[in-house]
Amino acid sequence: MPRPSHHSPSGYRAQGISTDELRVCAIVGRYEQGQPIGERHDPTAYWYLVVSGAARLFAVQPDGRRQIIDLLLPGDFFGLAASDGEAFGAEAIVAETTLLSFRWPRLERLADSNPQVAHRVLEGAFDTVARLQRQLLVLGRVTACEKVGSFLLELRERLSPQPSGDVVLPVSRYDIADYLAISVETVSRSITDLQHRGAIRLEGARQVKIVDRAALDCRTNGFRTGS
Amino acid sequence: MPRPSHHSPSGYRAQGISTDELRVCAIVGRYEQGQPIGERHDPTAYWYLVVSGAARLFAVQPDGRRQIIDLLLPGDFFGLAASDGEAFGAEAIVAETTLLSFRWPRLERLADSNPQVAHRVLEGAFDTVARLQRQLLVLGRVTACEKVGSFLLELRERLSPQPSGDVVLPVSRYDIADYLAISVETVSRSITDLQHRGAIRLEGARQVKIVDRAALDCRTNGFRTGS
DNA sequence: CGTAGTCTTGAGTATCCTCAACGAGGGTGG
DNA sequence: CCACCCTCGTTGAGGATACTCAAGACTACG
Repeated sequence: MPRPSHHSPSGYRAQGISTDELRVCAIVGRYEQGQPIGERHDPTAYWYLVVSGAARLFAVQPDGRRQIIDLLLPGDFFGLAASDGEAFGAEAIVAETTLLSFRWPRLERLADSNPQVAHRVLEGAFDTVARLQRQLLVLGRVTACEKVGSFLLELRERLSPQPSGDVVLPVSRYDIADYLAISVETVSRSITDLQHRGAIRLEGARQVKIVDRAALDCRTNGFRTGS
Repeated sequence: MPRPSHHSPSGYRAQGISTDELRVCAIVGRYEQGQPIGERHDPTAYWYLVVSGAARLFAVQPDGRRQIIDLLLPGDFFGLAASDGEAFGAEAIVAETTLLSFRWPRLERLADSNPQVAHRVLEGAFDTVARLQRQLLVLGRVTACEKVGSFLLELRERLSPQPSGDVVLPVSRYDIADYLAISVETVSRSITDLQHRGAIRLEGARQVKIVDRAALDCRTNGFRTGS
């Protein structure tokens, strides 16, 4: 009855939590930048855990627009859900991305006999829910600046256990755009705006220093450039 | 505020899905329209299953804006995650909403000893993930009309096993607005637009007849009123 | 019948998208 | 070694969509 189909779990906060039990049925995979993840015939057959690097889970709309559903970072679990008629896919974002793969039937059997494993799997699913809920909150923000600001804060928290001021973006502007459902140009402009306001400082296109955390959470101030 | 009336579980089932095993530790609760769900002191202590009616899971931003994270319909599991510093809450939307409540420690123990229960819980979590992912896709749509159209289609599929043309909205325009991250006025205008296009027909403010399914998926046509 | 909440419509403004162009960096091949 | 190509990132101008403010119907309910 509990079918593994129609879902796409993943996880969070694997750091420090033992995955020893899981390793019994894990397969290590390494991926190049842009390399697709998953079997084409049966996307739901596997479950994945990001070990290092980053990956994107995306859907391609009939009109050709790509939308990023989930950004997978080390510690995150995920699977490929064949939701509806949507075409789901996953790709590595950075070079040398390492993933653990679990064949779902085996993992399920292991979970049935080992509560430790079952807890870990369920925790992974719950973490995915929390991640998606936070992303929904980000997409619900009013202005593009708020979205980008929230994205940077979220990324900082997920990338480093004890958040520092520096964030290295593992993704391109295009990925950010598809993740936040805004255009690339708007992403670029928002970053420029945030910089002019003194909220962040660019130390390279992919390296951001967070100067004023409150200004990033620009729910408080509803202003724009001010040039 | 009236408290939900609790009594011991009687013969409730969720949408044809067997919850027999779960009933052992279930508490039935009935809620009035607008009545809050969950303990205020420890929001994460319980897990809920919607039996009948509808509920909304929402977050209130510092600026006072309310955002609906998840729309809970019969068959949906949910919990109140205290994500970050966000204030999460849940409320019944329609009168006579019935929920099953599970005390989490008990449910966890039950799942450890009973794989059936464990599978059911995991399935509930996966369904939540799938639901949130679909919602992310909806929020990623470009125009407000597309969002409203997708919302109507989604609602139809979730409300009736075999989708008919008629959808009875359990939510107000304000709820739709907070769910789709657009303003109430835009929701109203979009519905009017869809009606003028012949995609839907209003048979009352809360009753919609879906006439042209393809037109609702208006990713294809990017036009507006044309008045 | 009045009040409150819901739903709709209008007018004006602001944000964001599209189209376009330009600069920077990294491979590749002559 | 340099030219070339490609992707990425940024900025500008113009137009379209959605928001805000405002007001008017409709419904439910006491």
